[in-house]
Amino acid sequence: MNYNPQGIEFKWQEAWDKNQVFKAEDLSKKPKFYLLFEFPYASGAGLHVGHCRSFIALDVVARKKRMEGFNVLFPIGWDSFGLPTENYAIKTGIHPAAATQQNTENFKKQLKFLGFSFDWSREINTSDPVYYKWTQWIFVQLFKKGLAYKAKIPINWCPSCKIGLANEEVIAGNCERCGTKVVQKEREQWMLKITKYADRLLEDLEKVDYPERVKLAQKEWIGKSEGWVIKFKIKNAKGKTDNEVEIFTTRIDTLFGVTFLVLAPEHSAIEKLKTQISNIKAVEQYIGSAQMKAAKNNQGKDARSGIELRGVTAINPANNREIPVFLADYVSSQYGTGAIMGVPCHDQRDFDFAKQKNLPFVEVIEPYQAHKTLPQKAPWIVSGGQFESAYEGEGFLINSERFDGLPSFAARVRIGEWLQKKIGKIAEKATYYKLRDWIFSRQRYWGEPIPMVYCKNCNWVPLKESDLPLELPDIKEYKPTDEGDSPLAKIKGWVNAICPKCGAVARRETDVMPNWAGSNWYYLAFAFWHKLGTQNSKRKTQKENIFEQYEKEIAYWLPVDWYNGGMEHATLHLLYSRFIYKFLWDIEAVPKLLGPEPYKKRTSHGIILGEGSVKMSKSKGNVIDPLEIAKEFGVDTLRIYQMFMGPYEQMIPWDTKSVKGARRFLEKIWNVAEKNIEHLKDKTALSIEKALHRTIKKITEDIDNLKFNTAISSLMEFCNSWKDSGSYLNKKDFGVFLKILSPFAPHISEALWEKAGFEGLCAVQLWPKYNKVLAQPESTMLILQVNGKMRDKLETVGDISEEELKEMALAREKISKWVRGQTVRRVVFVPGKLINIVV
RNA sequence: GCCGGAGUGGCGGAACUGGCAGACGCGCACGGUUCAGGGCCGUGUAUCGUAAGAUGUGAGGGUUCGACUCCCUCCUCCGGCACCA
Repeated sequence: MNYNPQGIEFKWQEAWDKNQVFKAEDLSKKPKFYLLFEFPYASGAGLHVGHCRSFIALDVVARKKRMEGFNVLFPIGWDSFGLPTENYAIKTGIHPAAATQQNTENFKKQLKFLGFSFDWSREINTSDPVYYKWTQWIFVQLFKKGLAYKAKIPINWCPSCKIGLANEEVIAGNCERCGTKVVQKEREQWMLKITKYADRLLEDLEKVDYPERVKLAQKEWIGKSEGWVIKFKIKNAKGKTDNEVEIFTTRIDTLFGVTFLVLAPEHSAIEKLKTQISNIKAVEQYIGSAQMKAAKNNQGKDARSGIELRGVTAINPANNREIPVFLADYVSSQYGTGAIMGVPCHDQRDFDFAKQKNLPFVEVIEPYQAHKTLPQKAPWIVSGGQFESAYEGEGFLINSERFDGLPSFAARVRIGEWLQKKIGKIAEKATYYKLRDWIFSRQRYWGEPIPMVYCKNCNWVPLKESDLPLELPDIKEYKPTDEGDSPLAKIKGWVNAICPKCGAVARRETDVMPNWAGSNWYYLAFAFWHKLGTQNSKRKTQKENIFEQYEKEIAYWLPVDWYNGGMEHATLHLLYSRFIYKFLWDIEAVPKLLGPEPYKKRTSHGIILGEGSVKMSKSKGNVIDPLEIAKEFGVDTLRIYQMFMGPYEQMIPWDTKSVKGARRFLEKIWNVAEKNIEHLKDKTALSIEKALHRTIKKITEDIDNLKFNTAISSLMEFCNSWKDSGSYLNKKDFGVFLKILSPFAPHISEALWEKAGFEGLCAVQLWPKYNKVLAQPESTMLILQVNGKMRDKLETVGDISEEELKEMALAREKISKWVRGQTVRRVVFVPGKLINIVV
């Protein structure tokens, strides 16, 4: 009988299903293993090969871990709120809920077809009111703890999507989703104080096993810098110094090199100084144009613009020198104090600005290497002409009065302390972050309603927890209003509400949560979701909240042992969900005995490119449908191919021709196995038994290390030698082979398992252990080199002394040929490896 | 610009801790199969050379008996951040 995957695969999927092989067992005494991948957004396009790559990889791990005796939780769910579905609704008039249901069903059908070993009983769906009740509950807790607040802020506005975007969603000034240029717009928004967790999000990265590139991306994004805030007095034309400006610097060691001050165009000091600035008209004009530029998002690095505030000067507290004050758009009002000290010699941005404005330069750091003697007299003003660029490195201080000769790293401490103690409170240590608070409002329809009401008497009031979920109303028109408000704003019955606190007439929030909200806690939901009914959306928990109710399950399953997801979420979902987890841990919704991190280990799969290493996209018409591949070649072939195609974490092009190779491999297995089944009573030949044990070892190790491609190549090698040897595996060894094959190709393994007359399912067998002696390399071949070049090999048997081996090597014809007529200078001997004769 | 990662046959890639470079697969070539094609099976397949042999892991240099692997300089590609003071 020929290998016919279409004829067997469904049968075994049903058998797994019937026997509930993949059901995770709560509170089991077995060691638990929680495997998670980022649950898919159920788009209309259906499953793509990128999904498959990570699902298959984790499915391989899940199947192996189960066989190793772990109680594996490998769940699946749907991230179903979001823009694509809503845009689809706007276009077609189909309700997002209906579209979502259809898409979800399609995904589900596809995943079932591919035979993944999910525990389907815990399936979640973020747009299900039973689920988003708790997403809303979390929001209310954040509000109660002062971590959710409403603020009028300039936001990144996408004019095409008509939506506000978080900083993380703006890519190079463009909307992440549609690519339209993002503009700035003032809006009232719900904000989450993720900045309060900045330090912990940073420090706790030490506690987790993430790829270095992911940790770095998060570190960069949080962007912690420690430095000093220094007050500079502002002197007006009349000589009065009743104003001051605070600047932030990480290089207080360059304080004596300050030759000007720069404020951001939006800086509040301008309002105060208004009457003292002689060129105020020009300054205001500049502020206007700077805002225009900011709105267009085209601040260029090359064109350094700025304007001097005439009539006022600043005084450097270190040396009391008067320096000019500028306004320039290269200084951001959003970071630090919105003002900086200009050190042209030691900061490239200040350097460029000073060159353009013809400002003085003074060198205060001399590179260590260049340092010879201390300069006798410090020339304060030096023309910029002699410098080509700023020196931003470390060195010895010069031109810095009493600090001359100090290394810059030491000066950073000494100058700060000196300012603080000797001159009074004009300097303070300060830490700033690039991370901003998280904009949590979207002026849209298809998201979790924000359960807040605005009351004139009581300000913003959350709904009572017992009134959750606040369900999304059914509407007909999904377009946002022209002012950019949510379509919910058009519904009177929605907007009009009663204050939960005082009962007065109030106004309901019309914004909804961003698409990241549901995924903030879904890894917790999987721990207990099968225990909840999904029918009754008003269902009450016995305990105060669902997390308390299922505390034991959460404590048992969390943290996630292995979390796989895309690189694109390194600073989005992965950071957000760490933040929310920490918050839930702080309020003890998550048991304290768990650590402060939700995910122990994180991996990222490389994306799959189209043939010829171009991006896979609809417009290019090179999208591969994994279902088509599975239907044509079989599910196991798809799995083997996707795992074999290349290193898991690396980007890799699809190659349909190579899929055939995977199919051929399975056919080879089928044919060899069928023949072998007739000889199960034979004795396994030693050489093939050894090969088998080497393969067990290799596969066991490779799966744990994400090296699926080499695991499969070792299976291929084994099959080749099995086939070429013409010998057979006995029944036990044949079973061992099927077991190590089964994580990769579970269907064919089951079919052969049954054919060979084994009891039960292959999927529930114990993972084989290899015999250390048998797993050793075949034979010890000594490599014989002359001058580092391989000339011959020597097969060794038993114990032979070093001297004897050297003699034997020199006696070989192929070696003596190269040594003859020359003096042997040295013989290098590496036991078990090689002999190198140097002549 | 800064920070990561990577450069190996026609292609995807393999190589433990410095010790046989190119495993495994694709493709290709030739041969076989009562063989139209396809499929399947066998053999071969880094480059130059009839061969002996020489050369060869982005380029150049270094350390070493020995370098894809370690060190220095440079180039290219990919990813992240990007006026963050």
